[in-house]
Amino acid sequence: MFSQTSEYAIRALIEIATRPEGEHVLSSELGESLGIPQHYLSKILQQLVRTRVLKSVRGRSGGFRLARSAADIRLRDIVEPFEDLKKCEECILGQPVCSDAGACPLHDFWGDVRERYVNELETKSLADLTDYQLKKLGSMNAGLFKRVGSVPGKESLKQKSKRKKVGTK
Amino acid sequence: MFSQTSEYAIRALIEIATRPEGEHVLSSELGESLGIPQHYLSKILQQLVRTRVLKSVRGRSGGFRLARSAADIRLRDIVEPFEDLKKCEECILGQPVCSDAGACPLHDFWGDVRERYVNELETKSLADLTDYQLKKLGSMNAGLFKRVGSVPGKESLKQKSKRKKVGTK
DNA sequence: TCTTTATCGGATAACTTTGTCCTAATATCC
DNA sequence: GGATATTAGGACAAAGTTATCCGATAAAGA
Repeated sequence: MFSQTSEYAIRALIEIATRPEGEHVLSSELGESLGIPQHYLSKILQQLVRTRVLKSVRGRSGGFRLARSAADIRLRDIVEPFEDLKKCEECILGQPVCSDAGACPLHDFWGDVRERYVNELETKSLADLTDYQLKKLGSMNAGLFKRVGSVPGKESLKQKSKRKKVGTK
Repeated sequence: MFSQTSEYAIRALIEIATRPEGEHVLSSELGESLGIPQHYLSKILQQLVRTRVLKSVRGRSGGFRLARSAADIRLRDIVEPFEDLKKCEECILGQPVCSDAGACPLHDFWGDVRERYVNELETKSLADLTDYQLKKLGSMNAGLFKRVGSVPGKESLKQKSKRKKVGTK
């Protein structure tokens, strides 16, 4: 539902939003503590600066911070640069026309799921995400997103690919 | 939600299921009429033969046909070889643990969507899909999936990539 | 048996996504 | 001004998905 890139973006923004307001967070520190490839994360954050979700300061004691209050950043703002949201408005079976006149067999199902998805993107703010996180965090020992054992994402992707192959065995 | 490959598989099976029972359909004909790359479709159908959804007959007057009644083929059977369904059970934000104890901020949302998705895969049969299709087809002039203008998929993918780039430009 | 017609399946290419590396630009501290 | 720390951004590499090509295999019909 979210690309890897969007997932990184959301997790990084949650982390930034939980820091004291105005503090600049280093991309390297974020990558390290969240287990996200540092240079890749850096690209993602740069993109979010371009879309005015983050502000950055170069040089010593620089870093990233929110461009506006977390309550004013919607999930959609975070994800939009990395997802093709227009595509999800299209027919899930790729029909050129999929309206009431000639709906595909999955029209109703997909319409419902899409509605929830879009609604979640539009209504949920970054503040909602961090509130939820902080509330749950009370009884936990530490940050939920901190990596526990090995860096995730590398082996899991490889395993996945075994079963999805079509061309080669 | 579905990969391109799964989408092709579903559309091809719907088409096969609407043919007279027992008739063998050529992969080349399917690809042509549905606007799906022929050789790629052929791989997909071969895979579905391996998972016992289709049967194939080689040689003259050969082709593909359903291995069992359309009512006995569930959407899940069609899609499973091409989707990593286990992955959708995991946390949408990639948390190692995302249960009641320590749920991620999107836990409820994702759980709900996932439930609908899995339910649709489990309950909907190929027969349900074709019934729906045939019912709607009454007032339409021809097959819904027949390609209208140009072959879809090629330009649309390129356009998409413009906005999703993170690394370059 | 020979030819024709299809599937089977490996090799490979194109494109996308994800990840790495290196240099430039810029800000701070001395 | 110079050293240092950090973002900006291009080039490139690796992995995954989608698509193409071609020869092998198998079945049917002459």
